[in-house]
Amino acid sequence: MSGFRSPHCGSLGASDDRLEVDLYGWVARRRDHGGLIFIDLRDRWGAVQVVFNPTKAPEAHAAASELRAEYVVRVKGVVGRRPAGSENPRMATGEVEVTASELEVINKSETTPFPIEDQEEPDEKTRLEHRYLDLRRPRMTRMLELRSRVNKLIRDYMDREEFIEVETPILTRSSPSGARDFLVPSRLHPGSFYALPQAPQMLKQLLMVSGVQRYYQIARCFRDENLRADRQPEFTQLDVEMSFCDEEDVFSLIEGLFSELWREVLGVELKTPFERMDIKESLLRFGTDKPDLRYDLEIADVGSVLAGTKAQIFRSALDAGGVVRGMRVPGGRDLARRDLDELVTVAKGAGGKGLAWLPGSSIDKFLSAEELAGIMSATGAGDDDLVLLVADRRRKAETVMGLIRQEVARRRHLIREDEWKFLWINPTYLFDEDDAGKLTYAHHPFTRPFEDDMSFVEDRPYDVRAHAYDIVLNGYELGGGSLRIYDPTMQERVFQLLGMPLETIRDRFGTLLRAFTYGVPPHGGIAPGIDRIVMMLGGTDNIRDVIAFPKTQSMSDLMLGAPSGVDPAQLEELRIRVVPPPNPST
RNA sequence: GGUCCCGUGGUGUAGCCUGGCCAAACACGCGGCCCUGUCAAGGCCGAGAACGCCGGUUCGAAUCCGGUCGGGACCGCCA
Repeated sequence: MSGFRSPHCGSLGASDDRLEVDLYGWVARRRDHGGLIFIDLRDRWGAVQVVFNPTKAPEAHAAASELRAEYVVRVKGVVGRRPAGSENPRMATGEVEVTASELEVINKSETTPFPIEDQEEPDEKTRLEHRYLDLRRPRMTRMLELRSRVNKLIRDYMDREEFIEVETPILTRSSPSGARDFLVPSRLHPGSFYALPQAPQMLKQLLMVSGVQRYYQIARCFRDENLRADRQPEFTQLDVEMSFCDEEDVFSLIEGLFSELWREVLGVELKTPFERMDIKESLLRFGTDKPDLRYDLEIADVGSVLAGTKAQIFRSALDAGGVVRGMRVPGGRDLARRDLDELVTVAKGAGGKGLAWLPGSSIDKFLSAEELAGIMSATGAGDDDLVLLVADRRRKAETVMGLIRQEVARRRHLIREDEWKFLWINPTYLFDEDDAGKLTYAHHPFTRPFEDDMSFVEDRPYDVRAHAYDIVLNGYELGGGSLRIYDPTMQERVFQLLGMPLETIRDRFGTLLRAFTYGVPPHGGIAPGIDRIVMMLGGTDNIRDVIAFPKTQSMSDLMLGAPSGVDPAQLEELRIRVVPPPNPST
């Protein structure tokens, strides 16, 4: 077998005229004319037409009539320009064809469970069950290549910027970020467990104490949380941490990286620096912390206009401390009742109570002329425009409006599909409210607050800004990070504000805090998600398309059948006993 | 934990709302035969699904109802 060094089917062209070749690949298609037989021979690089001529090579021709789709074959022959008029401009190799002299069937193939082609996609279940065949489809092969290329571009770039790649353990310890851990039982320490890293957060900070100064890693991360179209339980981050840096250093590093990726992969020049926006502004105007700025719809607060309103839905929301938000739909007066009903369904699907609109829904008769005018002016609505309104608790109203904004843009084709709207969400805020209404950290407890803002932390803790940032592109959060606290006094202050017991602090963050007593440099970092970057570059809206062997929404691997039961002896050795679920299904 | 969509031959769809004309249609694929310039090759012939599963309503269910399993989108969750 010498196929490894033989020319690639997909890379042949006019310059290979009269080249004798020894080709290896899969039969993509067979066109049998009784006399001539054509096959398209495919390898990773593409496909080329092979001709079997009964008069020139009778044996090969006879063998070729037995060929079927996806047979693995070796073809010896000569590359030649196609006869005038029979070139195929739709094929990359369409100027040439290979006239076969010998054919060897290396392996036959059963009829595949779905066609190996890009035109029609079988459903997700079938694709995942036979992922090895799904990846054979040119589109998926391109995704694998793209991802590999992105990884290389990243490594080259980070190397040029004098970062070093350091690998951190996969068997590690539960970390301070908020997701559920995947646990791995320890055989040598029965009853103890390793956790798979949610991110190498603490380790990369420790590497700063080690004096690495510029660290990166293409790091696999694990989070046992529910899946989404852009979320898998295991995913890959470009984990970055650097010493003696400020935000601008992080921003320009990442802007440089994205510029390089977009230039090299897509030939697109990005405008830098990227736009920046305060998180609160983003939530108000766009209803999300990862706004898609490729369309201009904006949300407005109309609460003040309705402060004295008698309209029940608004009255009760405002009285309960909630908000009323409105959005103008340009030219939206032409929306059919059916469209509006569907928007209401979207709102309810997001957990909202509903959706009102002006003019038209029954609420306008409960609004005064001043209120109506006020809403129109607050949302900037004109005579042809419709205004959509949501009244709810602030966070819920934002979510609902954010989704409505997305849906309206999609339905009315307002999205400028060719744009790349990068955005830094910065600054953000140090604290957040937990379910019980108590102060909690918005990022993690090492996030550095704005020094000056600490003067009013007692009175208005939620207004304390943090040196934290997210990088957003076209409605996707590509990554986030922060500058970290390096001053022990500041760190103590934050822990104290969070009301964390000393015991908890020592248990969860002890290693880092001890390390910090030995001379810690100011440092900060960021972690862009590589899966999502590849999604963007690959033009797909699904993370499964950029992961070779992804899991389903219920976290199964349909190909391998994972997760699965294990041999009782294994459990025995690990000293684990499985307790049946409280409500056994029978 | 919740809401919504989907599940029909190997694949993709139609049929389902408005039950009987559906042991189910179309295209691709598959098998056979014919065909020397096609490239989604073409022509002719043929095989292949009781409609995810269980139960109910009904004289009658792919079609209606309930449950269940599986896939997907979203909210919560997760940066």
